[in-house]
Amino acid sequence: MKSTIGERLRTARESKDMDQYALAVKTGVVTRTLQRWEKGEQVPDGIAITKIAKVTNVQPTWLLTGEGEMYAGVRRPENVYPLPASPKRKMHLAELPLVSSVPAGKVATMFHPDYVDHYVTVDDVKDPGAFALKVKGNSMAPRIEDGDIVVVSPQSEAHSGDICVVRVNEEDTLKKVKFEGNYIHLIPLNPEFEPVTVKKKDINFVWKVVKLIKEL
Amino acid sequence: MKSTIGERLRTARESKDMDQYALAVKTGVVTRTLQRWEKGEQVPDGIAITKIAKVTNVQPTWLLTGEGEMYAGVRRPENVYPLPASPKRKMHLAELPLVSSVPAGKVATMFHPDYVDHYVTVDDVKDPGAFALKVKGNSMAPRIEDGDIVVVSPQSEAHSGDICVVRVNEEDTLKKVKFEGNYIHLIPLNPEFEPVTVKKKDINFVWKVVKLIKEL
DNA sequence: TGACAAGACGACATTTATGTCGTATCTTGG
DNA sequence: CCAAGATACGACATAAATGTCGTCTTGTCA
Repeated sequence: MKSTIGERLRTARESKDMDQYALAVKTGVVTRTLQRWEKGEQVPDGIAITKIAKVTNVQPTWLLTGEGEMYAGVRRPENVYPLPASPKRKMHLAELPLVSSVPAGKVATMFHPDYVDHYVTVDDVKDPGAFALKVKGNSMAPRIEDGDIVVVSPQSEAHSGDICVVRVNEEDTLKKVKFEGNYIHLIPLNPEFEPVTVKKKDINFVWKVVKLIKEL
Repeated sequence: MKSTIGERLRTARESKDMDQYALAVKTGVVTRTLQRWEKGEQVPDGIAITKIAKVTNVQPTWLLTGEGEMYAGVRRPENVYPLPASPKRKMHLAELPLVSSVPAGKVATMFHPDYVDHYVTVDDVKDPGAFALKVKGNSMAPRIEDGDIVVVSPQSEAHSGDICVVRVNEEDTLKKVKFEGNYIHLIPLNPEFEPVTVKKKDINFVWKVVKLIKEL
C-alpha cells in the first residue's frame, strides 16, 4: 500500500470515469495543474483536496493518507465479510476476439471473422475456438438486444431450444433453434418477427451461444 | 456548524494543548504560517494537512470539511475492495468478487451471505468498489433472469431508468428505479410483478448495475 | 510594577504553485 | 492510413504561500 496522493487522486478520477479536463474544471484548476498533482510534482492545497473529494465522492482522509475507507457510506452487506483478500484462482480465463456483428434481424450478412476489433475477457469458456460477437438488430429482443455481446462456442453441441448463430446460404443470423427431422426452425424471441424454417442441407453451421454480456 | 478550516485547525491544536510554535515545528512550518492558516489568510497544502491531522490526532476529513468524526472512532472493516486498479493492461480488466444473491422478486427474500464462491472477470469496469451478484427471482424477466450475474458499481450515480440494486429496510432487491421527489419507484420489468414506491428515507442504498452476464 | 510567554500582524524576500502556451505521444474510431 | 481526443511535459510569467524579521498587544505571575 505505497500509493501516493497523486496516484490516489488518479484512481479517484478514473473510478468516476472522468478525464483530466472534467475534473480540473470541477476543481477550479487547469489540466496542467491536475497533471502535476497526479505526477506528484506539486501538492494541492486543502481547498482543492476538498473539492476533489466531493467531486469524485471519495473521503478526504483516504485521498490524503490512503488510510480508512475510500468511499463514505458505501458498504457491501456486512455479512459477506470477510472476502478473500487476494483472489488467486486458477480459472478458465480467455481473451476472445470480438469479431464483428451478427444480424439478429433478418437473415442478412456481414459476418467476417477477419474483423477482429477488440477482445473480450470472459470466465469459464473452455472452447479454444470460442469468440465473441456484437449483436445487431432486435429479432431476439427483449432478451438479446442490439449492441449486446454474445460468446459463441462452435465446439458446443447445439440442441433444440439453444440460442445459436446460424449460417444459412452464406448468411448469418442469431436465433433460437429447433431441430425437426431434416429441417431446422429458426425462432426469433421477438414475437414481432416470424420464425423461419430451413433445410439442414442449406445450413453451413450452427454455433451455440454460451454467454451473453450486456453493457447497461 | 459553519466553521472554517482555520477554526478547526485551531480547535485541533488547542485540544492538544499545543501552542502555535509546537504545532508549527511538528508540521514543518513557522509560526507565522500557522497563524495565517488559523486566520484563513492562506490555505495549507495536502502534506501540511496530513501532518496536522497526524500530530493533533484528528481526521483529515473533519479538518477539511468539518464533516464526519473529529477523532478516529470506531474503525469499521474495509467495505470497499482495494482491488488495486491494475493499470498494467490496456483494457480495464477487473476481477470482481461474486458475493451473493440478489432477489429479483419481491421486496423481501434473501440476500445470501457467505457465498463468495468465485470471481468474475470483466472488462471496462473502473469502479474499484464494483462487485458481482447472482440474481435470484424473475421479477426482471425476460431481460434479467434467475441465475444471471449483474455487475454492480456503487460509485456510479443512479438515474431514473437505470437498473439498480436497492436496499429498502434492510432488504435487497433488483429493480428499475425512477426518482420522483422524495420517493423512488421500484419497477420490475416483468409485467406480472407490481411496481413498488418507497420513501427515500427508507432507502439504504441504490447501487447501479452496469453490466449483465448470462450463462446460456 | 517589570519580566516574560504567547499571540498577532505588517513588510519584504524567497519559494512554491498555478496559469498559459506550445508541442509531442498515444489511443481509438472511422 | 488519418483525425480527434486524451494525456504528457517543457518553458515561461504570474499568483500564492511561506520564511524572516521586527514591532505590538495581552495576559500572567513573582
